[in-house]
Amino acid sequence: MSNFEAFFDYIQEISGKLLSEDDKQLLMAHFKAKKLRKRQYFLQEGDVCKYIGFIVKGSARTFTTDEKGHENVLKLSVENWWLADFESFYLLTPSRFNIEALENLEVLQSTNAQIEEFLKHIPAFSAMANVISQNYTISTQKRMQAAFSYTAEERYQDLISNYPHFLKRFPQNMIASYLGLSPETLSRIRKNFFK
Amino acid sequence: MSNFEAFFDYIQEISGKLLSEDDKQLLMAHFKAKKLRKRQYFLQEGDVCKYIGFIVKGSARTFTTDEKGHENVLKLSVENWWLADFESFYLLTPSRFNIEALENLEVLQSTNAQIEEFLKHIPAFSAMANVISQNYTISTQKRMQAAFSYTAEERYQDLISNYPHFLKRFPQNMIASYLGLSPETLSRIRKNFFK
DNA sequence: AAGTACGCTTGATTTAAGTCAACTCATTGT
DNA sequence: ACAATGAGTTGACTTAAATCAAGCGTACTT
Repeated sequence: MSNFEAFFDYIQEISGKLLSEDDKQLLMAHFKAKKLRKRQYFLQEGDVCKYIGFIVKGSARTFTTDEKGHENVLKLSVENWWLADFESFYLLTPSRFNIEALENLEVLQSTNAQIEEFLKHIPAFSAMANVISQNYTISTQKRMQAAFSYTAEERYQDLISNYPHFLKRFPQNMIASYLGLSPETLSRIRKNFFK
Repeated sequence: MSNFEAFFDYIQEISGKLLSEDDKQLLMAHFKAKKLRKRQYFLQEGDVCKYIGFIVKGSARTFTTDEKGHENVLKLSVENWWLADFESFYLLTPSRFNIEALENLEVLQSTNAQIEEFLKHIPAFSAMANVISQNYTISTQKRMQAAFSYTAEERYQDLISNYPHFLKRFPQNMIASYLGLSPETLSRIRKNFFK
């Protein structure tokens, strides 16, 4: 299963620990491959986020809609990232978010109860969880700062230097929304920028 | 040590596990009480965040300054919260943040290396860390959403409903900065709001 | 191949929030 | 006690970004 190979490599690389054959068997037994076509939803607003998904291939966006129907992209995700609304996933409350495939998407997914088991029994998995949690803490700290203290143009520059591949991969209006901008404003920023 | 009693209670309550006498001894041996007077700094921009602090009494703000000398409050913290720049604390890089006491402050502090030991040897402590990490993930997810998709007034209302005690406790210009607003704008929002 | 829808750009206008400035009131310090 | 500092308010003005609107080009669809 080449799907799982990539997944195992990821866990071992992030955690700095090796997975035993038993570990791998356990993971394979309880992570299910799931394919979504472009535009399909991994999670819909109002549903409980029962699954967490690891992206093997493809990309997705996490977004909300306000009362005016205006969409707001909070996260753009690609290979080797996790998909979930963590609030809903941990607390089993209805989600306020939608997660939609932006390209054909292959994920490996599992449930909260299963994740608890992995954390308990697979050292590499729980080491990975700690590292991810650290990274997440760091990156949200940065993103919060950017959101509040940077101008639109600075946020765009920030994106270019941190995630240059996003520019190729996602339509400009998604990028705009991710940066908290209207598509028109991003278009103008780019116009000024390339001079 | 009444300081430690409150700390132990907190750990046990959050984690849902009990601390043994040995656990308590270990914690007491390696968390050091530290007092800061109002306006003193727990962490200064450019320094490495060597300590993580648990607030026993008092309050603090985490902020950055931009090139124009404009201060930007990212976090307001009170009793039973943790103080640190996690990026700097985990990676030992110079911090971009300042953490300043807003009231006389009593913290229990420890180092990264010691925290690793606690996580390894004190089940209640590592359970607590997991819960905190979950809560943090959830709350930053919410805060990101608020930052991008709420208006200034909605963010203020949100603060009122989530942290009503902040209004009593922190000066209005700190609240304004925390919400990403100028003090004037917050003043006007409040004026409209009370009608 | 034609038609439609959608993404991107550009221009004109509006709006929310920031900035600058003056004033009041409360707190602090000597 | 009195000056001084600083927080909060209010008003006038500016600015950054949103909104509204029109037009262009590309790519799905049938």
